[in-house]
Amino acid sequence: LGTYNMVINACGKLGRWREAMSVWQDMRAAGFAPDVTSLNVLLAALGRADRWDEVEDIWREMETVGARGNLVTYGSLVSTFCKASRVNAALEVYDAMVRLGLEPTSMIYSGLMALCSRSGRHLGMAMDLYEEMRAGGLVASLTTYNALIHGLGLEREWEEALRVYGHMREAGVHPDLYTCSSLVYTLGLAHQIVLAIRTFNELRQDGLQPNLEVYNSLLMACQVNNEWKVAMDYFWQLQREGLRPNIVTYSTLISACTKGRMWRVALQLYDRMQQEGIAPNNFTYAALIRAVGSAREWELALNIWQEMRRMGSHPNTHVYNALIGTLGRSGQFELMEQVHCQMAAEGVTRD
RNA sequence: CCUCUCUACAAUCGG
Repeated sequence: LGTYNMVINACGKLGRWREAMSVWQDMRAAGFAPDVTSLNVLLAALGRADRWDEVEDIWREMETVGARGNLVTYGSLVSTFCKASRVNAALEVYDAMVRLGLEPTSMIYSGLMALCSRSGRHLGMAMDLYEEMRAGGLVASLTTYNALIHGLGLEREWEEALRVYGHMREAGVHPDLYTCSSLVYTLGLAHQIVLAIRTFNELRQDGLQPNLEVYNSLLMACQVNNEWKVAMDYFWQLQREGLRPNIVTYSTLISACTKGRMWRVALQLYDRMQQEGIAPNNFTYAALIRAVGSAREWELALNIWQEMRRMGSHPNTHVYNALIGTLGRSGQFELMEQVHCQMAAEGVTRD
């Protein structure tokens, strides 16, 4: 039996999951009943090879025949289902292990919480797991804290996010750049721009040198809060610090120009990015058309649309929605109809 | 003899 297990394990380590499976079959054919370790090495082999369906089949079979694994088995199953984003399967495994009276390890909690915090639907579950884990005296990892903060941010749960951040610091876990951008982003989305900027400054004083993602999150926060001027200040600042703006930076800034009707600034940014050799994409064009459209500059919007097509870009739904919205708002209904036809001709659908 | 996971940046709309 030990020999079979070793062979399956060796196959798994080499990524030979088919061989691992066939050794498993041989073993049963030869009259050896697989033990928990056999199961674990097989699951590890399949998980490592991303054979998610096979792992799920084995899990279903375990359930139907009432087979029970140990902590290693359940940890392996959870980590595979997390990698596969199979929330339901992962939670079933968790339930099964709790039913058996096994205490989940912090690795199992971390995987589940990161998985659940990726979708608003399961965020409540992530927070339940978080409380349960804390109650059990376990400390979450840095990446788990970050995932929770980000997940809460997407759902505009900024107070909860700050609470988790507080726990993190109490536990002596040091924030990194992911923590910083998630917090800034979270606070920005929740219209807490003052807190977002304060957090950004505090973390910098703690010695975290912001990278472009952090600055882009900050620009996003400014954009959401109609602070185009503040956004521009940070745009200069990040360059003084030696960072090079990318397409996300420019697209976000152009969006920030929409609400203040700063369409000239938006156009300048558009020119500047091209001078720097950054090719605009549909995000950029949609933002630019909205920026000029907000000032009823419908002719400019049309020019931009024509220019992008001349340059070989394929406008998508967002670009067309921005353009059609601009024309409609400007009372250009005939043009709107024409653009609409062109959109249909290009096979782009509304919505 | 066996699992070692997981995290951050841009698109609704209007006055």
